Amino acid sequence: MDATPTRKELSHDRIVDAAARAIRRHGYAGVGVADVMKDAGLTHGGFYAHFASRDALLVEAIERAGRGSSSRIASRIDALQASGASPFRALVESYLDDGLLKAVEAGCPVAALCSEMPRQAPEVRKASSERVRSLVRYVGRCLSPGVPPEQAGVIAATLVGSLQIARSIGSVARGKAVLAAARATLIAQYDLT
Amino acid sequence: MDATPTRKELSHDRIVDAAARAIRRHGYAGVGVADVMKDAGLTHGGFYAHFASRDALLVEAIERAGRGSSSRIASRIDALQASGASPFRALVESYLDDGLLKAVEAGCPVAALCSEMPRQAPEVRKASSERVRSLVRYVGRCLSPGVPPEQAGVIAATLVGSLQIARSIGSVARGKAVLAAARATLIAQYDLT
DNA sequence: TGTACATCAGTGAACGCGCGTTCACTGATGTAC
DNA sequence: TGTACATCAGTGAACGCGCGTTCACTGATGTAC
Repeated sequence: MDATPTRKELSHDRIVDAAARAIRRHGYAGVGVADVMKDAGLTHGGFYAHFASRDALLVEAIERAGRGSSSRIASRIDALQASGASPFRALVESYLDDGLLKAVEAGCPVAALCSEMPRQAPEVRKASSERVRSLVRYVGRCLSPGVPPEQAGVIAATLVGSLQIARSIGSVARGKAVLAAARATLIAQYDLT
Repeated sequence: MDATPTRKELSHDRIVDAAARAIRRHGYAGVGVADVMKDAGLTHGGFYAHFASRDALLVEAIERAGRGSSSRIASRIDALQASGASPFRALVESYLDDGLLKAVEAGCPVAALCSEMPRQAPEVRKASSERVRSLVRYVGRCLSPGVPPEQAGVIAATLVGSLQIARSIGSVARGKAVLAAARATLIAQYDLT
């Protein structure tokens, strides 16, 4: 919000960015204070001038990752809508993009972290569950007219589960097949345009 | 297979059982050698007479958890079928049972672990991806006649994602609502009986 | 049936490493006058 | 404009704890004769 961020604010931002990537690629436990600081071009000793604890960093990282993924999808939706696709179809195609099979750190943090969420410290769990609700709301706003809003949860679950299973099924070929089937099914069932 | 298991085999079994519970409740990283041995009524020093490494235990734990969850669902399917439900409906109702919101250690290991799988050591990842494929095959065998077999992956993803989101959404009430909506949607879409 | 001995299963102390956290210190930036 | 000083942001060494792993040892079980 400040016109000119201070040097400290710039550092803080780089740290959170590095953590938002690490938390998706390596999980909650894979966010190491020293590694993240190094990624941000700093040494680990300065960490506690920026955050009260490692958990406090995780909270900011989840929020940052969520916003990053949302805006990535939003801009993709804008682009696809320009070429005539419905918002719902655009959501499905960008959420389940083949590229996200590997680029976990660019994808949705809910897909990257959901099975670990219930095991986190209270403040981290709280920030995580807020991300889950935010995803469901987002899906709800993309539904085609005529689709009942209560379906947003199941559709979000299908998106999250498909991406996770595609990443875990053991080969890229099988993963792409899972994603393709999920995209086709979701669009056939819910894209009423 | 042996008629009379040795004392060591009995211990081994208790250790794997404890680990199969711990891995679902606390995640891969939450399986501690000392804790698991204590749960099995032993001390940690004896661990390496049973397993080459902690990862070797994880491999056995995942397999045990998968078989445990499958047979739990299978017996539930038998029971529900006796009262006239289709296999698919029985699968959905037992996989997304409200009780599994809390009883993570009794549920499907894929739902409990999927987002962490790609981050594990090779042997653990391999055992995990085998569990994912096993789940998809299992779902495939439960499909109602007329449902295309390629849908098994998306349906498995919806089951996994729904359970995960229900557990992570921040309150039991919201979780139950997610499960109820998922059950209703899946049955409406795929239970063609 | 009894004795001597080997093997087996488990014990508990100790080691080593990674990692979150703390802290005394340094160099740069900004402010007072 | 220049000098003195305070504050700020970051450095790097060190601490402490948890945890996987190792190992010398013990008590129980099984076998030979």
